[in-house]
Amino acid sequence: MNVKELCLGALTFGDASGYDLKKFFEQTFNHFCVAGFGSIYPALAELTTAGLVTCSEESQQGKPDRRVYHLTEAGHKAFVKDLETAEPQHKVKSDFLLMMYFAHLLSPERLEALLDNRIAQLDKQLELIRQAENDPPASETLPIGAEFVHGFGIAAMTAARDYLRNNRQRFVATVSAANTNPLLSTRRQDQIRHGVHHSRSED
Amino acid sequence: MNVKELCLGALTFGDASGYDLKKFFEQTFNHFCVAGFGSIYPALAELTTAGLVTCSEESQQGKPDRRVYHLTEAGHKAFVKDLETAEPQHKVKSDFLLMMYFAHLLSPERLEALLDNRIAQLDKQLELIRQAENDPPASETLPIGAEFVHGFGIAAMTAARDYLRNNRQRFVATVSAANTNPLLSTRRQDQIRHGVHHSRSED
DNA sequence: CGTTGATATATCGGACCGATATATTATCGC
DNA sequence: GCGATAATATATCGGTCCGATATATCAACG
Repeated sequence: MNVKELCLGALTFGDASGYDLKKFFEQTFNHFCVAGFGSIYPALAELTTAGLVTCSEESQQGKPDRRVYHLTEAGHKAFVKDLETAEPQHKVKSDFLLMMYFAHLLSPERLEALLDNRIAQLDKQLELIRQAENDPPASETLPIGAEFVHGFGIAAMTAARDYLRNNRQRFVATVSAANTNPLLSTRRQDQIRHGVHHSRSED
Repeated sequence: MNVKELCLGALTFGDASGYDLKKFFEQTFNHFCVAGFGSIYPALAELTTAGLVTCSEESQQGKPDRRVYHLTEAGHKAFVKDLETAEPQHKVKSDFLLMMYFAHLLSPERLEALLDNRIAQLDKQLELIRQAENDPPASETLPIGAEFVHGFGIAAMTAARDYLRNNRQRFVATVSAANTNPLLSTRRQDQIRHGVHHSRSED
């Protein structure tokens, strides 16, 4: 499921330009997908070459020209086939958690700032999901999956935020204690040795 | 926080080869980081050139030679500086959720298989985290952050799994109903039009 | 009338990652 | 003992992706 298929999927809901697609991804797939212009425009060009979408230039008054893309029947079929056959992957890449793992190397202020910022980010994203569910539909019908996906996002992110909230105090205190207590920090130093390879060879 | 910094971080726990690092990432950063050989080996080469790590060849009996990397003082400093200054990002890329959004285009069997597989995957990963916490420490001490990060992973993934478990039945039933009910599916068809661009222009 | 911000498209360099190639030895079934 | 499989170990290549950047138009605001 690369950016090309992402574009095909979005175009099943109607014609759109590259710019539209970016906005759509940001609003709808916010918490589990990202795609920048650097991916979208090349993808649309390749899809056009492959005959999965068609492109029509539209002049607008008051705005730059738009290239509006339209899903062909072949494109629709290709997307459905991908949905049926592709093996789904779920990847998380979090610098935040990585930094938390190295909390013993962080200054207390930095640690607290990181925690607070992450909590704020989660609150913000939760608000975005709730907006997307109430705000925009209006004349349009969201697909059946939208509610399920939004519910998932809310469940997962609420759990994450609550964990951070509930453990923040204790965690910061523990790290501070370890860093200022010479006994503990010295002990920690001593035990740094060949900590990475858990090999069964000579030890 | 790219692969290079990831390697520096792992090497703060002791010397290791590229192969060791991969295993370490899989065991420890399982749920929020991935790094393949295609990233690790080039990263180690560049770190060596930059003087942030040193490399020593080690012959082994019964195994191929190893190139063991050692963090230099400059490397340690560089890593700590990154921890203090880099802005953490938290990205989720999920084909699974994307497919769920397009549940109305999936066959019921496929939909159920996707849900069941994802639940099984989450159970497996949860088990891995619990193992990592009980199993390997032995003579080594986990950093203070490890417990916090593991707890986070368990909280987030448990919430995700429970959401899927609790909503699976209802969701599958709803999608099936919509797909077989000609009224609903027809209505849905009719409403596909310019669904993507939420522009304020002519409509 | 200049600045900012939204609309709109496009490209380039660098990072990354999966697949693949290669080589050695241990282990296990037959 | 022999072939197959798995684990150990390093390396590269092609393709994908993405952030930064460039360009252009027009609206709105002060």
